[in-house]
Amino acid sequence: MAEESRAAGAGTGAEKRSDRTKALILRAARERFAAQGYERTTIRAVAADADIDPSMVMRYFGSKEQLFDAALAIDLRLPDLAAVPREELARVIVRHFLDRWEGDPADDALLVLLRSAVTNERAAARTHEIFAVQVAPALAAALGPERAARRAGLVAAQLLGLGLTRYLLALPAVTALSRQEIEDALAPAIRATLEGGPAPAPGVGAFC
Amino acid sequence: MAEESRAAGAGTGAEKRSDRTKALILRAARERFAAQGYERTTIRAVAADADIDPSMVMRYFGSKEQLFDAALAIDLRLPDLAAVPREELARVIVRHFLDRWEGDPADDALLVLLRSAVTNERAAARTHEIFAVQVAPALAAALGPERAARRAGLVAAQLLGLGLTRYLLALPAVTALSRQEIEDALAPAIRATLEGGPAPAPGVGAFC
DNA sequence: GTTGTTGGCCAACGCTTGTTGACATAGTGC
DNA sequence: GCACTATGTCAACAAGCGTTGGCCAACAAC
Repeated sequence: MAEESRAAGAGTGAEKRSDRTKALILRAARERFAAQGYERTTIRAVAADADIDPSMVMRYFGSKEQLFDAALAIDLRLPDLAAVPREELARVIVRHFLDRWEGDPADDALLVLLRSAVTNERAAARTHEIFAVQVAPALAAALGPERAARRAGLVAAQLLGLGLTRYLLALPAVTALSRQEIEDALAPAIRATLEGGPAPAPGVGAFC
Repeated sequence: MAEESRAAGAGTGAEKRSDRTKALILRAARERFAAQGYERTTIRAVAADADIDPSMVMRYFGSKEQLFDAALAIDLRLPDLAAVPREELARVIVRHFLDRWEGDPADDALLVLLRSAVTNERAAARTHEIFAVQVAPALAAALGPERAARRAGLVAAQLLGLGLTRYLLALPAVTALSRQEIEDALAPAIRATLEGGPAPAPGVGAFC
C-alpha cells in the first residue's frame, strides 16, 4: 500500500496514471451512449474510441451496466426557483433548459439519459430519481407543494418533449426554430401550466 | 398461379391460410416492438409469441427491418381541425391524443414508433414523415401555413413529451394525474403555444 | 538484481443474434 | 394414383456480443 509515494509532490490529488485512462474511457462512453443509446453501444466501440483494449473497460468499470451508471451522473444545476419572481418563472425555466441542452456541446449528460431511458430500465429509473430529487423540489419551492405535485410532471413532460423533438429526433419543424423563438413560444405555455387551472386546492383532499 | 381456385366461395377476400399466420406474427411483433423497442426485440422472441418458427418470420417479412417497417404503419386519424372553433382547438387536440394513447390498448402503434424512434434511424425517419404528412397539414388547415410552420413543431413537442413521460417513462408525477387533470392543464398550454407570440409576422414585428 | 505492483494487450470462452437452406407434411389439380 | 405448391420445422451458419484469464512491459522498493 505505497499510495503516498506516488504523488509525493501534492497532498490533494492522488493522481495515478490510470485515472487519465479511466477518464478517457468515460468520455468515450458518454459520447457513444449519447449518440446510440445503451443497447447499440458496445464496449468494443467505446474501447476503440479511447484507444484502449476492451478488457480495460471491464477492469476499470466492472461491467457494461456499471459503466453506464458512471456515465449517468447528472446534475441539472437548477437555480433556486423560489428566488425568481413569479411572472418570470416560466421563462427562467425554459431558458435554463435550453442552456443545459445547448450550452456545452461536450456535456451530453441529458442526451445520454434520455436516449436510453426509453428502452433501458436502469436509465428510466434514474430519470425518475432525477425528477424526484432535482426537479420536483425546485418547483415545490417556487409553487408550494400542493400545486407543484400536480404541475411539475407536466412541466417536465413539456421540457422533455422539447429535448426529444429538437435534440434526439431532430424534427425539422423544431430544429428550424431559433433559440429565441422557442423561448418566446414555450415560456407562455409553461406559464399556463404553472399558473392555470383551479387554485392550489388548499383544504380538500389532494390525492397522491 | 391457381389463386382463384382457393377462395372459390368469395370473390373479395383471397383468404389464404398464411394470412392468418402473417397477421399473428405482425401482432406479436407490434407488442414486442412497443414494449422493448427495435434493438431489444428479437425475431426469435416474436416467433415464440406467435407460436411459430423464426424462419417463418423471415419468409413472410424478409428481414427484421422489413418486419419493423410493417409494424410502423400508423394513422393518427386526426380530425379536420379547420372545422373546430378556434377557442376549442387546443382542447380538441389534447383530447384526441389522449384518446389515441389510451383508447385501444391493443393499438400500440404510437408506442412502437416512439419507443424506437430515439435509437433507430428508420423509426426516426418515419416520425418525421408522420409529422410532415399528418400533423403539419392538419394544423396548417386550422392556423394558416405561416403560423403553423412556427407552432406545429412545438405542439408536437408538447404532445410527444406527454406520451414520453406518461406512457414510456411512466413518470409517477405524470401517471398519477387523471385524464381530466391532464386535459385541463395541458390544453391551456397548447393554446398558449398556438395563439401567443407575435402575429403571423406580416410586416413588422409587433408583439402581443 | 530481485521482487511486486501497475497498466496494458491478446486470445479465447460461451452465448445470442439475424439469417439460410435442407427437409417434412398437408392439401389441391390432374 | 402423381405432381406440385403452400406451410411449416429443424439444424446450422457466421458474426457480434460481454466477459475472462493469462501473459507482457515498465517501474519503483528492497
